[in-house]
Amino acid sequence: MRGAPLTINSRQQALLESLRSSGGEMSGQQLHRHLEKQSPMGLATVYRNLRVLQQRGFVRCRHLPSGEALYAPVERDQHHLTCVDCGKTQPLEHCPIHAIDVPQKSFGDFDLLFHTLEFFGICTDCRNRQTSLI
Amino acid sequence: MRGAPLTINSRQQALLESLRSSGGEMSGQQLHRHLEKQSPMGLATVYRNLRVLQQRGFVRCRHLPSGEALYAPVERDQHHLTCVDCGKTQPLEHCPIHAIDVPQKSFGDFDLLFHTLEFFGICTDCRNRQTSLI
DNA sequence: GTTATTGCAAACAATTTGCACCCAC
DNA sequence: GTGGGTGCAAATTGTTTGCAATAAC
Repeated sequence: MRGAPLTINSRQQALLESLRSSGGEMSGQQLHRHLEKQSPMGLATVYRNLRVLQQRGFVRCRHLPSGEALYAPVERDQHHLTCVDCGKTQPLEHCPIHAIDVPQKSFGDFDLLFHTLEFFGICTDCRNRQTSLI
Repeated sequence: MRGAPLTINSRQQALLESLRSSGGEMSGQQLHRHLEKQSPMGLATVYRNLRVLQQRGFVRCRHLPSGEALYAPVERDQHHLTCVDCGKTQPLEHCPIHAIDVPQKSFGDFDLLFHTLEFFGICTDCRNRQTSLI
């Protein structure tokens, strides 16, 4: 039995490139559709390899309030502000976590791979809709 | 048609208290079980009211890599470090976001309710298991 | 009465798994 | 041929929805 290889295979490469070139985040299903032309693969394979990419620290994922997972390459260090009411999402200009440094000992013996930071609130539209209904 | 009330109802109160007293985070299902004695309610009701509590800013949720959502009262400003391999989770001692201040304009017209910050990595056990297998 | 809230069971959707197959070595 | 990686379809899981019944006001 061999251990986990240090390299990533061609399917994983394809997924990663797809994410990198798309300029945004995609769900597993979107990736599956997106790859139909260039490098078709089964949905199960998409998910299996996305997990590997996460475990290797190449890909990060965040969850929408809907529960859907969105994947992005880790080097896109972008975080979001999401409306808890309508689910609308807007990217933050920059990552505030990079400005600080978190004491290394916080992480004990973990090998840190990436982080996710999400802000939640009520967007203007939803706030207006709410107050106008009272 | 009335607008969203400013107060929370008794079911929501029960959920919130359950979360506050339990000292930790719970999934929807766990909350449902936990409330069986004191204030039994259907699973659907649990989820419906958890959403309301989130929208009012009383409750925050984060998602495990498994996709399961864990709920906690927002005043417990605690974040986590999770192993992308085995899913093991450990709380951080303090929230580094509180130490900085994120420029208010980042949030545009959103009313900010809460944030989630999660770190991901490989825990010692998983790292050892991996390398020992090579 | 009218409106909001609930429980139940059915529906849903994203993701995971079982398994036979295939390919590279 | 042995082992990893894959596709497909079935299974699983957490969560949501439809709707009739109930409670609140």
